[in-house]
Amino acid sequence: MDAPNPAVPWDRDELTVGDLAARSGVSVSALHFYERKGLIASRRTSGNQRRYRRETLRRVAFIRVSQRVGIPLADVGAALDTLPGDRTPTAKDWRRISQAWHEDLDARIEQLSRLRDHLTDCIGCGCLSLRRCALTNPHDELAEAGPGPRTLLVEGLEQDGV
Amino acid sequence: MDAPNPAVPWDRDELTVGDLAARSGVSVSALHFYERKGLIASRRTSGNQRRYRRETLRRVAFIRVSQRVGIPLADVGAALDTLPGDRTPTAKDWRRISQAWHEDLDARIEQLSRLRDHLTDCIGCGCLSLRRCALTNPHDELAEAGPGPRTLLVEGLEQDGV
DNA sequence: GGTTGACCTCAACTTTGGTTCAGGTTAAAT
DNA sequence: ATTTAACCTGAACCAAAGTTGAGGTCAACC
Repeated sequence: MDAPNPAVPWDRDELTVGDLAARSGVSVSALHFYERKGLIASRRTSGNQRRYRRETLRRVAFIRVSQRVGIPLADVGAALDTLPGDRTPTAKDWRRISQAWHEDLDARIEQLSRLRDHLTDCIGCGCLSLRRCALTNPHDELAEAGPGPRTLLVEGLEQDGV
Repeated sequence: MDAPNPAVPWDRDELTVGDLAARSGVSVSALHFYERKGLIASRRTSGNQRRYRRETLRRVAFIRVSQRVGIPLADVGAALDTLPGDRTPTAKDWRRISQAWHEDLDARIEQLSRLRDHLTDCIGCGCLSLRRCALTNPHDELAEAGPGPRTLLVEGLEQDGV
């Protein structure tokens, strides 16, 4: 690991799946899984073993960060697909795609805050989301697109004295 | 539906599963599912059909609200289990159990905000969570409980020039 | 009294993000 | 040369929150 031995059988710039697992903190099975999903890629040795470019370390870091932020892997994959294929991504590339997560986080925080405020109102009145508040609405905001069954719910409860 | 016919075969204070579905905006299959999970309960007619008390409408509303707030059904069930079994829950009861969700929401908003701030730092430096930031740490905060593989990740990247 | 729509159960399938296991191969170290 | 550690594939399994379908019953209306 520390000896700069020129006789090592495979490119020193490459990582085995075990190396990548140890250094990324991600299990080997998860790395296989990411590869099946097209999030990372590997070269195969003559013996069919995976070899990863060091760059992959950063990709995996990005995947982990994205997951912490709550982004589904499919979206992470879509973002990774926008990275240049013809060169190693730069810090600027990573900055660009991270920016999208930042906006996503902002939006989710905002949404949760609105939800909390609604809930506060509903706790205040004790009604728990009937007629006076929007919480039973499954859509993001008060349904702009027609009443539907939601309105039935909202209208039905209190008039029934439930 | 509007005729106050005294000859109706079942208690007018009860709802069929279809009624409950229409008025709650929840599908029949989901109501069956909630019942299997013990979140709601029904009486059976002689023909083995479900009949719900009107109170169930509020229970379902609570379930929906909880889901909007991001609470897993198992937790919703645990909360519902704390409602009195010997009487119809009051507004005060509902207020009490909703309060817990409020605190949960606060905590999650706080956590997301911290995450966002970390991400902002990482976007700022372009490093995407290496050594300088906590984002690759899968635990809530910087790992207080030993370094582990995470540290390997964090330490490994930049020194390798990735 | 028959047709139709609503209801019943049970089993299988869906998605997401993996883990675990079985059975077999490769590679590194002694 | 052999042993051991790491690797390979594929299939099965986990949780959550349901949906879908098959096959059969119930009830309300005309």
